[in-house]
Amino acid sequence: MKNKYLMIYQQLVDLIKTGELKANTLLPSEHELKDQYDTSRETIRKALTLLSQNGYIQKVKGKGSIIIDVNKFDFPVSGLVSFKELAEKMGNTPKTVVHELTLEKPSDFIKQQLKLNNKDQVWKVVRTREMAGEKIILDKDYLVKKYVPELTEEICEDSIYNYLENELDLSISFAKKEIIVVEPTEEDRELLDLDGFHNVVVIKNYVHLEDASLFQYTESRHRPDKFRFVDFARRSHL
Amino acid sequence: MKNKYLMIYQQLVDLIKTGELKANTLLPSEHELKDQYDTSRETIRKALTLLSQNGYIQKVKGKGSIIIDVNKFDFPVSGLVSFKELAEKMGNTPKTVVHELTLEKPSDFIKQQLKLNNKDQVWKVVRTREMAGEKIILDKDYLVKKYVPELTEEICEDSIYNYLENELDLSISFAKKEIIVVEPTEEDRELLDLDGFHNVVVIKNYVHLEDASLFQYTESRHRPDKFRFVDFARRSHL
DNA sequence: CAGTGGTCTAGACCACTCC
DNA sequence: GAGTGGTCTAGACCACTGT
Repeated sequence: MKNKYLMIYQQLVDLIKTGELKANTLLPSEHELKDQYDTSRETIRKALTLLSQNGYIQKVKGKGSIIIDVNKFDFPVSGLVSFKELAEKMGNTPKTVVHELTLEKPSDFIKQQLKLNNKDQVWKVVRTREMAGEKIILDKDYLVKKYVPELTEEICEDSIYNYLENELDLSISFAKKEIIVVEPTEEDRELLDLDGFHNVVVIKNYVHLEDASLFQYTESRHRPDKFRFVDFARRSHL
Repeated sequence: MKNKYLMIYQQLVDLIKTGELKANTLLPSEHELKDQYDTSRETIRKALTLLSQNGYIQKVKGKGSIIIDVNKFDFPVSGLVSFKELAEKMGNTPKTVVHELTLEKPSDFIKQQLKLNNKDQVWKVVRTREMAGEKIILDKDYLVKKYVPELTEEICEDSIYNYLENELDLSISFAKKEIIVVEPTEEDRELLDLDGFHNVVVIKNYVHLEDASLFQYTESRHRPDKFRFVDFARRSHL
């Protein structure tokens, strides 16, 4: 981490999280911060913009930057969070079972979702996620082979996301998420502990790389009582 | 709209939407744009950052800004969208029925949600939203009276959001959204056309003002088959 | 009024991609 | 090597908040 504004951002996050900068007080002004960190005001402003976008402060014109009570945020804010990170953050021991791991010709549906040629092959991964002894989540991942040449059961039991970012150095850039509620399929009933529930929550994820190409489609199917999604929206100033 | 970067942003959005700037091609470079718009590069970059954050382009270092196929985005992207805007965008004629509009002492639950004193009063508004003849959404709004002194049935039938922003000049700054799935309550069964569905999707909304104070809590309860939520997440550079 | 954040400028150097 | 976006600087003026 060599970027000055990212370092300043991270230092301020730490100060807020530890409570050295108290909630509901004001951050030092941008002019003060620029002197403290010996940098330009625009660089400070980049750090503060990040803090604001991630829910740590609220900037008020003519007044200052109010520090927000960050301990209210009991759940990941937004962005791309993997099951493993998520479960660990909540203090649970996650268990992942791989039910299927195959390289195949994509179905028409997947071909359309991933905008593939006729000769593209895809990895299909089907996993269930267990928390507190119950199979809560059914994850179906489709990854384009030309981007991910190799995939093993070990990787899938750990975190595909980790493998892509750290091993393959594929940098995920943006994802479109869609949430809907549907009737359970036969597969859902078979692989999940549905426990009498009549619906499953489906999160469809379209994951893009840095060059804007689409390379992964994921369906995460949750038992409705164990599903929770939190999102922040803010009027953005730059 | 006097901000230069917002004007440039808006002009580029229009060019992309009308197809004058074609999807999967590159935007002119930042240096070219700075000359075209007779401005500085940082100002161009602010406009492009907005385009990127709103899903219109994908910036690639060393290459350029790729224009994304925007017609794929058939739903509002994120942020604070009112029911009225939403319904109109989808070409439906929305119908709103106000079931309750009272000024009352808040229940303990609401008092806690809105962090109120004992003497604060709140408006409670209960409305159903109808599309294509079916009552699909049950909206329960709680607004703190000290911010919203007056509220009428006409306002509630139109758009509370409009009234707050345009008439009262209350500027909404950020909102935290939480989505969960629950069993229908008696009230849900009574006021919605549940049509045999066993769950409702609850969107809880905590709305803050510019000065970071919390002034509105909303529960929007949807029939599961008519619920759809779309979200973009992106690695943000500034 | 002084102090704050919001916008804008005209440079500079770097890391990256493509040829 | 030429061109791209990413970062950074040291100023400037404005609109807004508080007193």
